[in-house]
Amino acid sequence: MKLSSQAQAFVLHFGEMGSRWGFNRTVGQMFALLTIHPSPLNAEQLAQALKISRGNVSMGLKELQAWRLIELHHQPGDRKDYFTTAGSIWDLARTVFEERRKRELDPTLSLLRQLLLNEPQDDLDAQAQEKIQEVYSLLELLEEFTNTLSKLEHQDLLKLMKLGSGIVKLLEFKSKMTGGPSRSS
Amino acid sequence: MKLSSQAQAFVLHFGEMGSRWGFNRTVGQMFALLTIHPSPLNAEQLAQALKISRGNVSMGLKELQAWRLIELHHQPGDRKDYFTTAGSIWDLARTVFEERRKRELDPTLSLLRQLLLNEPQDDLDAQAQEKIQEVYSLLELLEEFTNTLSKLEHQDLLKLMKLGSGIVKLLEFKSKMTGGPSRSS
DNA sequence: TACAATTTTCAGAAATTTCTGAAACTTAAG
DNA sequence: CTTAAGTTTCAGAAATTTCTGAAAATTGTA
Repeated sequence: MKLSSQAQAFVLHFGEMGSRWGFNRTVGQMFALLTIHPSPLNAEQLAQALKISRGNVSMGLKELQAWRLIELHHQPGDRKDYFTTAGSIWDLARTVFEERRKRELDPTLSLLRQLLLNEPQDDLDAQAQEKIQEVYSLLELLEEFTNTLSKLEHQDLLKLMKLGSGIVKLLEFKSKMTGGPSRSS
Repeated sequence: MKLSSQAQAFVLHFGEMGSRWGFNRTVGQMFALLTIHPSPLNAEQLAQALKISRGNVSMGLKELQAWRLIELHHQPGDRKDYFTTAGSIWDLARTVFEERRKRELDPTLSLLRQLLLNEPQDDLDAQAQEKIQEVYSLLELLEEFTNTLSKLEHQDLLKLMKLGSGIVKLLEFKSKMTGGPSRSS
């Protein structure tokens, strides 16, 4: 399990970024290593390659499974658990995206929904309520939009992402077709 | 500076979520409070309302300014600095989105670009290089797409987000118009 | 210039998160 | 059933992040 200097750099960087993406350094490194390594790896190999404890690897694998980013394999005649990343790079990106939505958006939507049930007691309260409503509307729309995106076929998603400023043209066309009012701006 | 229980809950929740959104608890709370409070607040008021030290407030304000999420105001005859959030809820969301792209995507793109300059030394290296290229292509596309989105007019963005599964129809139409091959799948 | 109000800085304290490694647990095979 | 290979757990240690508060720096006013 010696890593090329390329792989080394890749793994270390994903460790650094890990915390910005929602997991800790070693989980980031484990994920990167499983991504860049051509064959399944077992816990011992991960621990050795990343120079971390066996226990830490176990916890990291559990976390990556909770993220649905890795899957378990077995080699004939070997009792060890081997792991690979779950699907293509695109599949993985989609999964990270969905899991992050779940962790970063859903709890807030849920709380704001709760808050909006309360009747405002006074004027100040009513003003706050209004702001809460605004935030809620935006986040709800974002939730629906990201949900739509993550349900798109790979092909369609690709097309959409490649549109660039062509998006505006397409939207304008849509307005015309459905008879919506044109915007002057 | 007494907070209604609504505001209280809102602020505390944003504190909890803060770490998932890229800032720490008190920064999250400060941002929430400035969002929900109808008038500008000074450092003393923030410290008092959130029960945190004056020094912590100063650091938090610096951070929120680095995120371009707040702006400074002055009240006539008062030397204190007063702060409000910078723009509408939509403006703020857009800013958070852009800053996060900058922090979560750009450094990785930059590293991967670097790695792709190296010539693979052996076969294993070449395989790794291929994976790096795949990740790079995806992230680059994502960067361009999010960049497109964040440049859209509010109106257009709203339209796009409200399309839902209508997006597929629009993409199909686009294919037809530009003569691209139709997909069977 | 002197002064007082205000903000910023930053060393160390406190809180939180991550990691280790030994013990407990699980499981497949004889 | 027993054993050994392998995995998970978790209490405490280590590392990291956040926070405090006093001192230093800045700024507006007279």
